[in-house]
Amino acid sequence: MAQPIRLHQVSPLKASCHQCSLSNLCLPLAVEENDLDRLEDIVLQGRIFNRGEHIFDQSTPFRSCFAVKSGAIKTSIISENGEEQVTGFFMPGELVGLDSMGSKNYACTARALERTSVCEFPIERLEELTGKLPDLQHHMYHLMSQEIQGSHQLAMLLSKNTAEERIAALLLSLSSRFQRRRMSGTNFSLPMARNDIANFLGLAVETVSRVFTRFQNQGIISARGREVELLDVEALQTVTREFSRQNS
Amino acid sequence: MAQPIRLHQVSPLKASCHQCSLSNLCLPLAVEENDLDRLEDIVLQGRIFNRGEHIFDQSTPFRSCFAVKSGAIKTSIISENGEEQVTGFFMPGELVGLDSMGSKNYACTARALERTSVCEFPIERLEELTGKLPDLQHHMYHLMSQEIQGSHQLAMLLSKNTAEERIAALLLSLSSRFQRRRMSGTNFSLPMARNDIANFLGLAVETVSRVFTRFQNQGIISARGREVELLDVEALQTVTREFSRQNS
DNA sequence: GTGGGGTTTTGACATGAATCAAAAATGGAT
DNA sequence: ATCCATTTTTGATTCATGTCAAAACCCCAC
Repeated sequence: MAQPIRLHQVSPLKASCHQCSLSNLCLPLAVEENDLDRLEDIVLQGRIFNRGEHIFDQSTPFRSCFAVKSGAIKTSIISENGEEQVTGFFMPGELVGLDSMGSKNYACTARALERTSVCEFPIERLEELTGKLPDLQHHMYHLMSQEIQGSHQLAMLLSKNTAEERIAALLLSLSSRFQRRRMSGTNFSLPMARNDIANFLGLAVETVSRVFTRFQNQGIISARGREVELLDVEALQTVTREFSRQNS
Repeated sequence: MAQPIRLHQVSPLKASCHQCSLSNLCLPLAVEENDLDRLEDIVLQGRIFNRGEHIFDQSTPFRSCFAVKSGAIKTSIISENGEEQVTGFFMPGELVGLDSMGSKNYACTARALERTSVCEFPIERLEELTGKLPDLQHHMYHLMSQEIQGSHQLAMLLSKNTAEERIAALLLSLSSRFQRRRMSGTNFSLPMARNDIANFLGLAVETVSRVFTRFQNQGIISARGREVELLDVEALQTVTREFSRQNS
């Protein structure tokens, strides 16, 4: 096989947020056209991780935040007693590592759920930059508060909702996140295993599986392995609100 | 009765972080002596709320973060369906409102659990200041990430631990927070009702009550109403780790 | 002190989801 | 294509905690 000719000869590490299709989701979202160069100056682009590889590990020195370019990442924390809790799933355009900001070490471990490419933002340079760009700082605050809110929502889901409601909520969340990227919100493949879903939602794997089949029997979704189709989004939304009706 | 003479004639709104006994816990912690004035310039001090009064309400315009000076605050979110979830308890020296940073509206409602005084940090001025003081910015990132982590810990507690483990964890958390303020870590009065504990920990009130009596019968704690004494801290710590032993 | 609303406790019972067990399906590696 | 490990599904049983009901207690206003 002949040596391929590189059509675009670019420095492998030179970022190009300008051209990135995710610039309307990722950090560039908050940066003015003029200042985008400064963001590009600090970002390390193009690192790739295979399924299962660690982007970073809990309790190792916190160096960078990572934006997902393609693929998907899951984060989890391990308590002293060795129990693992999946704390989040991150899709393209989303920023991983915010829970470690201002800390010496990473607060969680991040693993690639599939072949995943990321952009790396070294934290020192990022903090420096947010000090200079008020809009970027504001956006960082926003992203972090969003993560707090998301986590509170999760707590609510875990403490007040049934297995069906939790899974419906997760499916809807994934759906809307696919849609943000102009992908189908009704036809997608789950980046994570049932096990991860179960852990994240505080359920047993068996329960997750059972709910999936139940939803399928009711014609709400169609699932074969990780391939999922939402046949009746309204019904899913109803499930998540079911709880309220009964108690109002 | 004679009109009292004011020994210290101070402007009621002029802050004095310099003299505040909580300056080693609160935001001043991150600010150099020289810059402390700048923090004092933006803080509004001395607002007082009675038990049950709202410091701010979910979905109203986000204006300020609040530091608890004395008393205690609980935050909660109300989902579309009307369910309430207590998302946190805040003790003196702790900062309330971080989950709304960068947002237009408050993400939660904050209520005083008892007579409570707070310092108010108007958000615009705070953001401006964190842009100028890298250490303060860093500290804000730190506080926010701590809140994310705390929320993840809560999620873990809710999804993996029994009622006893959750309550033991809460008691220990409160204990260490009292200790940080140089107060007894074994003898304190709970600022919140059983109901709030139950809601926060995703349990029924009855369950909370039962666990309290169980702990009492085992001689681990002694409780009369909100007055609590931790008789056997080690036992409590053991309870929180119990779970692991069985599964390791 | 007395009364009354809201907490807190206690008891009896029901149930959703965990657990245990095992079969079926999937997907890499060779 | 085949095999093996892992993941997913299905079934039977158990258990912790929720729910319902009611008594006991507490605090605060009058």
